[in-house]
Amino acid sequence: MESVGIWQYNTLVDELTQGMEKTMQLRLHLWSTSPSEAQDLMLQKILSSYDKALLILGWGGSNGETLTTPETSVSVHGSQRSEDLNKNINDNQDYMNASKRRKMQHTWTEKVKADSKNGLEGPTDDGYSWRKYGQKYILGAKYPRSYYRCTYRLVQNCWATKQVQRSDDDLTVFDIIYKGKHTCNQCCTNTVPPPASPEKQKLKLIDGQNLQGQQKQALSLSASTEEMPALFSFQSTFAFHDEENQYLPISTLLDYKHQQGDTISPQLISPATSGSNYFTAATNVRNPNVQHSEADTADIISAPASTTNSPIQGMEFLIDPINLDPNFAFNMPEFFTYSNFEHGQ
DNA sequence: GACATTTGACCCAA
DNA sequence: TTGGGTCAAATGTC
Repeated sequence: MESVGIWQYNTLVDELTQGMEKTMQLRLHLWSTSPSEAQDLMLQKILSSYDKALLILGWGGSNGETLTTPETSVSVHGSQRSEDLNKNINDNQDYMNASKRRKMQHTWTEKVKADSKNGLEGPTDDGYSWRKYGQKYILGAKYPRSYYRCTYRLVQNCWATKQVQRSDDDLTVFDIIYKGKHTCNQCCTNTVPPPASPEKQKLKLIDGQNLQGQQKQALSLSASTEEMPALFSFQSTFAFHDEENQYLPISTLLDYKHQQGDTISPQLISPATSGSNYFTAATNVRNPNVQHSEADTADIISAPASTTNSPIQGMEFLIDPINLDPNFAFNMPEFFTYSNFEHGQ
């Protein structure tokens, strides 16, 4: 990236991003006019080209990475030698990009039950060091929302933040909205493992002792970037597996159930284990029109906070019930990337 | 003194 | 104009 100036680099990323957004808008618009397959295919290819270009630039493209990933923070802020020269520019850049950075931040939501130790004090430690920087009463909520940012924001330029809100219904449940990935090193020094981002999180245990009477419980995660809520969001659902006494990704659980001869509901196959949030499968587990497989998903808790914040609110893309081929490759990019549009609106 | 929390003010997108 | 998110000075804690 040395041959490309900071401004040129950012301008290039901006231009590509804008082009991508406009193309997506066009595609959305086209969908209201029943486009031909060829037209849609062409738009898919255009979007794919934009995405590849952003990836080549090391920006992360649709991976939903923030502008502060280790790779890009180096690129944006320049080398050590040029640091001083670029300081003023970077200050302005930081200021101007702050809003955009927040919008583009990778976001996911967790519902966490406070354990018996903490009681009503708050959710358990998630392994990261957070500094509270604000608290606010939100309209319609009984309890204030607390805002935390990474303690090492200034030292390591880590822009991860989280919002903690106590549930109105259950005092022991906290909705935690994580925004941005940690780029600090604290993950390597803490004994408690940090919360993995959804695309990496395969297993999540939350205080099993508090799940009495809830043999099948679920933790729902969702991730999105606000500017690209439909294409680049997904929900991964973790269900409590009573036979193994642990949480498993729904996909894993249903795989298991399928092997046991149980019915599989394809809507619930999550791409969470595909290793990338590039692929979208917004599974609306609460939709009454969707037939779920028995009790596996009956008690699923959904946390759609991030998607409701998106500019395209209420855009729930359902995967219609289909006869699932057990060998179908759900991790096929072509399937997940744009399939949601075919079921939207 | 260093660091964390509190809280009113401010900013900005819708 | 409003509400959510952030800032930053004041205050608290170790």
